[in-house]
Amino acid sequence: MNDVARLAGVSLKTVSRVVNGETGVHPTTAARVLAAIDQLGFRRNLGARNLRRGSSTGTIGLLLEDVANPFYSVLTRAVEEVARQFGRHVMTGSSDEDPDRERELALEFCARRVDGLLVVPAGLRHGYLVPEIHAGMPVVFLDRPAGDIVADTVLVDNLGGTVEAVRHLAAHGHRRIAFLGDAATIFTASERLRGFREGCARAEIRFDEELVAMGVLDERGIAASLDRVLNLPEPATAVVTGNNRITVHVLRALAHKAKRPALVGFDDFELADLLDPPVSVIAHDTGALGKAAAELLFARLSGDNSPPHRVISPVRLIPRGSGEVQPL
Amino acid sequence: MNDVARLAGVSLKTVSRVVNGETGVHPTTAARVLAAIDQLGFRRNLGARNLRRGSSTGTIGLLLEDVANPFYSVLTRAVEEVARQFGRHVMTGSSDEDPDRERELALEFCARRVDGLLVVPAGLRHGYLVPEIHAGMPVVFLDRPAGDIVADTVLVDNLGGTVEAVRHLAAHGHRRIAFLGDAATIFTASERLRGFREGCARAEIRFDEELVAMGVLDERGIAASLDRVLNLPEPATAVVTGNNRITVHVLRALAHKAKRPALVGFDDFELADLLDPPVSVIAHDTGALGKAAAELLFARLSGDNSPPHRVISPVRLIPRGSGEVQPL
DNA sequence: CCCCGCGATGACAACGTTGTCGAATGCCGG
DNA sequence: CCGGCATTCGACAACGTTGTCATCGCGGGG
Repeated sequence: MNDVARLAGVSLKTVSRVVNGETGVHPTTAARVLAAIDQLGFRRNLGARNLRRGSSTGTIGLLLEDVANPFYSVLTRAVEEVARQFGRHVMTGSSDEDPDRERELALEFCARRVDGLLVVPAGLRHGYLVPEIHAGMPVVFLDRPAGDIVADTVLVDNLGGTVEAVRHLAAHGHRRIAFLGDAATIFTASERLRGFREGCARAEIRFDEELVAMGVLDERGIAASLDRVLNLPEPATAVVTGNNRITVHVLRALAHKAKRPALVGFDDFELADLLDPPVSVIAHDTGALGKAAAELLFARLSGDNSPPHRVISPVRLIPRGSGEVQPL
Repeated sequence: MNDVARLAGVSLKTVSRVVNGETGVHPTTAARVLAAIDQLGFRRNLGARNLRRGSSTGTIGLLLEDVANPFYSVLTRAVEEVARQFGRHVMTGSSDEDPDRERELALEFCARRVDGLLVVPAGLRHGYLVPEIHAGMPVVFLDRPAGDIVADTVLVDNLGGTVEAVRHLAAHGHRRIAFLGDAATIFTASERLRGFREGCARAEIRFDEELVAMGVLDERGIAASLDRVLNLPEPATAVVTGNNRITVHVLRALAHKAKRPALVGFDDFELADLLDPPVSVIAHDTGALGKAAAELLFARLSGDNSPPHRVISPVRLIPRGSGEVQPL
């Protein structure tokens, strides 16, 4: 900016005025300044500007497990869209379910003075965020609640979803239903398991530990778990899967089997309707989830300081066929 | 930092020293400072730090069409991973194929002084980036080349891919092959069409405009185009689709048809192997694409100023069955 | 003719940090 | 007791920008 001023033969402040489109600059002067800007390829440094003005940095941080997962990428897009409406940009960070990495990223974003933080928690302890929140950093938790602090949270109806899945399968005559879920340390996984038990109780099905496998995520492990529950003395005739990745692995494991159990998966996924049989799922609107969280964040940024909200986003069963298979 | 200094009874500079872990601070003093930092919840402002030190902002910008698209989200993750290795964070922006928005985002990122820019171009004109590049901003184009400037570019072998798709179909006896692609203004789409023509030429198949539909993207439109080519006087017996979204729409349109054409899709997608028949695709390693681009960017950041590179990432046909259907 | 007001511009400080340099203190050997 | 050196610390400027206030010139009304 100094160079521009020198080249245009004006003071620093005048350049600043031109750059900011302020009034009170003579057109001739302004033209000279613009020419100099163009010639030097000057672009104002937003960092310095924000520092001086004490204004917001115009960014928000989004912490999640893995952008490559369709669930999170749809979330990301929704957040980006809301941020755009509010004139903000999004910095993303993938924590890979590592609490240390989550913490590191969150504090890094705070040090960069993001205007707010959206967090899909990886860990269970979020005390480290207390000073930040206290210092005025709005934080909204997404998909999972914070471990040990009270804060805004937007969740999916995990419990209701699996209750419904079990109800659906029981209505088609199943009494031996297996549940394959993510690690029980993950909130969504344990909630879904809880819903599974609750669903069994309501359908007056005896809950059997043998039919549950948690935390097995790789393709081979899931195939093995599946084989196990399908070959028990009283074998499973139906399966509930705890998330989109597990569902896909189960489908692949089932692909070449003659006798297939009924199946309901948590999370909808593309092409579920084109498989044979089409896969019934517990669906939720991922985009709406991200939108709700981002809007809550921006409400906080606009001064809303009501007590922390907890929003539960509804889910719905989409029966496509795989849940309606009758037990033998 | 001032407050911390006052509370600890030391100077600003001493706090700075403690925060930066510099040597030469008495342990007692350091402890007092740390206590004050803790009590006040102080966190240093990275923006101010970077301004003063003139160092990099530790961020890179990634401009793409839509993070929610699996292709781009895998790309994003790969870029994030490389950035992490180099101690950088990623700001993403979705341009939605809007050149103005792309430009706006790119210049915004430059003003934020990102260390480099990865761009999946939406438009054809990138002259606006010339001053930035000239001023030392490394820019790598991804998936599509820049319209009117020479710069580092990482592409997929679009041409070779569709040539191969046609060869594969021709080898199974097809002479009437349709091509459904994205708008011809998009580089990847026009290259793939070029490959399609080239493939036809090599297989000594007469190229027929009637069998091509470009720029039709919505489900109904694609279903209509498909119906058209399947009901010509000399109907298509095979279809090549130009990207993952089009492939999915075609699959849905074909779902309830008795007589199905052979199909090869550009871009691999999850569950392609589980459909009936399994879908043959031209696959490329999206993660590797993002990784290559990011690594090229960081090479530039480390001072590599060799002439602009153009990297073409290979593709390969994955025959799964849908391409081996014989014409009637 | 004087003074006021207005339009146009510039000087300066400040945002929150860190680099440079010099000052104060204490300890050592001579 | 003194000079010198190491250790510890602080004053000050600077990064690139903008807000505040002052200054300058000029035209018009009294």
